[in-house]
Amino acid sequence: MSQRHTGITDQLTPPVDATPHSHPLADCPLREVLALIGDKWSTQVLVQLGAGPRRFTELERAIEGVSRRMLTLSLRSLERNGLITRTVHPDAPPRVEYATTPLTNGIREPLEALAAWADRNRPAIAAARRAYDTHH
Amino acid sequence: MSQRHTGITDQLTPPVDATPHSHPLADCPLREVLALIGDKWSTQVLVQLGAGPRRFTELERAIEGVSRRMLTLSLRSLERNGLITRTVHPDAPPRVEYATTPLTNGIREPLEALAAWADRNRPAIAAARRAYDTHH
DNA sequence: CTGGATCCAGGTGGATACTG
DNA sequence: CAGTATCCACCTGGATCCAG
Repeated sequence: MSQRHTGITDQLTPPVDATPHSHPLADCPLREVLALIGDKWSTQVLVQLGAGPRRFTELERAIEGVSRRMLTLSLRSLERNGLITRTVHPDAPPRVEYATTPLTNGIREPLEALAAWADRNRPAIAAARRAYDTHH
Repeated sequence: MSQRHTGITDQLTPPVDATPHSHPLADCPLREVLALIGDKWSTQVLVQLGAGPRRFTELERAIEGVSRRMLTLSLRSLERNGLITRTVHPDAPPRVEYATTPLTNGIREPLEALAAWADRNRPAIAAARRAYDTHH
């Protein structure tokens, strides 16, 4: 990934321009984060677990539209990356509880900011979409 | 990509637990935001345009691994949702420039926060992954 | 240069059935 | 309850060719 044709292998961040307010976004971390929680269900799981530990079936019921397979895959992925914990209780009817981790707590704030942005700009986005759809 | 015909209109009502406590994290906005920039290339485009306007071919060269088709689709999606502008200059060799919008500026900060989180916790995530892979 | 249109291989995820 | 296994329809995206 290079800028223009300098021929020089530079950083992954784009060239810094003259605009004073422009902070180059490091894109690699962004891709990593999207690899963690960018899929359809992971954020939903995090939202649910943000309100306290949940059992598998509770999550399945709470997250509308998720299949058992996809919920399992999402939970495994989140667990593997340290974003949630999975604890099996040795009960007669099997009981498994999922919960957040310190890692999760750190990511909550950025996600909230993102959600807040979406909330604030919902009208603007809808308007842009209407305008585009009208003209095309 | 966001031109799936289901779009965001297929959104399902959020869980809304019975308790009067409000969730700190509204999930619907999160799904909306992921529908906008959750795919593989949109964030890369935003990163590039964050450093200034870019032409189609410049983006294609700068974003490693993207195909013309996917770049086009991503650009169309971002444009439709008001996150970038597309201006055609009436030059002899066709010249199109993409640029950010006020909407983009608003989302930059949350995205940076997310990237910063990923950067800070890269070791923790890697460790969690190693631990998981070892045990399984 | 900036795309659109088409074809097709490969991946994704729902449905279903089965297990400890 | 909490998954796993399998099958398969569908979607995604790369490759290629074409056009303004």
